[in-house]
Amino acid sequence: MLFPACPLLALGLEFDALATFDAILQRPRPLKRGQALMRQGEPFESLFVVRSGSFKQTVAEPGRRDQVTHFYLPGEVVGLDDIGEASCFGNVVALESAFVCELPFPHLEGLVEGLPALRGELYRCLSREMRRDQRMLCLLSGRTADQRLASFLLGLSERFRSRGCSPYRFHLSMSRSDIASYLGLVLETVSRTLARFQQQGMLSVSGRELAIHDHEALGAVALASAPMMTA
Amino acid sequence: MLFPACPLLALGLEFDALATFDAILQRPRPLKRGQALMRQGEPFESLFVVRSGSFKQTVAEPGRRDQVTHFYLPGEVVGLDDIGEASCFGNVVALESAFVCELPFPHLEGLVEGLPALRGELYRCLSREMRRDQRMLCLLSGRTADQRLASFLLGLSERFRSRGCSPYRFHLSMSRSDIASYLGLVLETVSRTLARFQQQGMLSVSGRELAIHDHEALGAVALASAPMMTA
DNA sequence: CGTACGATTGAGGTCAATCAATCACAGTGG
DNA sequence: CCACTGTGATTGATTGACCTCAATCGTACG
Repeated sequence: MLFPACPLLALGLEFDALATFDAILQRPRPLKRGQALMRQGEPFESLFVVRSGSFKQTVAEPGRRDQVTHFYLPGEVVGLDDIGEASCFGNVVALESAFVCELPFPHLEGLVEGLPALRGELYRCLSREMRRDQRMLCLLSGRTADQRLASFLLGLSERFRSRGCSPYRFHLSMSRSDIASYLGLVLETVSRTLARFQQQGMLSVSGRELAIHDHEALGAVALASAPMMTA
Repeated sequence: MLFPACPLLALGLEFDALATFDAILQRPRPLKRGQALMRQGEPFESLFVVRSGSFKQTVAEPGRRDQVTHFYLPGEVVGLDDIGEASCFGNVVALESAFVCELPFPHLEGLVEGLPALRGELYRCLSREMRRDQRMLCLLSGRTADQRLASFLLGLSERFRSRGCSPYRFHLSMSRSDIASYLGLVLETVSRTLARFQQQGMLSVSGRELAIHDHEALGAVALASAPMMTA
């Protein structure tokens, strides 16, 4: 099995279905840091499964600096938000050297036709994506910088854990500025908040290396019965 | 044709396909103001097409006041974010007397099997939903109250226009508090901002009746090359 | 070794949340 | 018909979180 971590393969595919599925996956393609995988407005043709490395999705809006809308880690699927559309919603750029597998969408759609299990899996991917966005929406709405950053780090931690990496020590492949854009803050605030978290002993950061010391406390900050807009 | 405004029917269905489609749509069901159409955590079984009236989706989070994540107008589909999941993501509550048609998902899935046009339409609905969320994400991220409210009103205006209602005069079926929650503000700010917009001659509000006078100016506010986090 | 870029740290200003009072309106009951 | 009550909306004053501007620092890379 080529892609043990790929959500599209999580459950239920028969052995021969798997073989058919593998057949339409193109062989891994390498990208260098800064290279674009998709460009905003270009025609949508394929999904991509991240094999290694990581990516950010950004959308450009008239009169504003680019906004980071997603980070993609290995095993995650890029392009789900373009299904059913003619063109790509945003730019997807490699944050470091990376490999991706291309998954031409028309092929996938054809395959889905005869494989209810795969269709279910595709739906599940789509809905997971939607719920992720909705959670993000809640996170950006009236949360303090502390809560946003704590949630972000715990989210990353969880994603690393679920793919077998340490949830306590990991590398931030994105810049402070990327994180800030993603969280709707400015980079100075990210920097300051990280410093404070470190000072409080919840974690330590050195450049882009992060170690979470007090997962518990971080969770408490994230959920904090907000100082802001208290119910 | 029963539902001219339903996005699932926008394009390309053959006549007999339409007939099959109608067959699985349950007859319209009435709801009174405040009644729940879906409840957070309950098993997901059906999509609903809003025939008349309007709804809000809210999600409850531990230690926080409910957060409004969506408003649904006639012709829109409720429950898309639950496809592929076992249970409902949020509560959906009627903002006024309303009618909905139930669309049992297993039936729809079966129907989609043999109808590529319908499947395409379903994908389009899903991706439209995702992009809406992403736009919302951008809106909540580092925009001023003015920009959020202006965008919100223009968005509503556009939705009314696209279903044949006046884009310049319409009724806000949601409370200031709902709007505030949706935009990540407090109700006082919504109230003040509306008052200021009115004072500047861009619109007039009286209770929940809204009239947009200067669509242009409102657009300028929404896109304003932000005073905040200027590029 | 010097340049560049990302990150940190500091000082000051501003927008929106908070707290609080008042108002408008609808429904209820005397 | 008119208090009474409750909910939603408005308006004001204050405060605090976060943005802005600016300087410095560190690390990577040519």
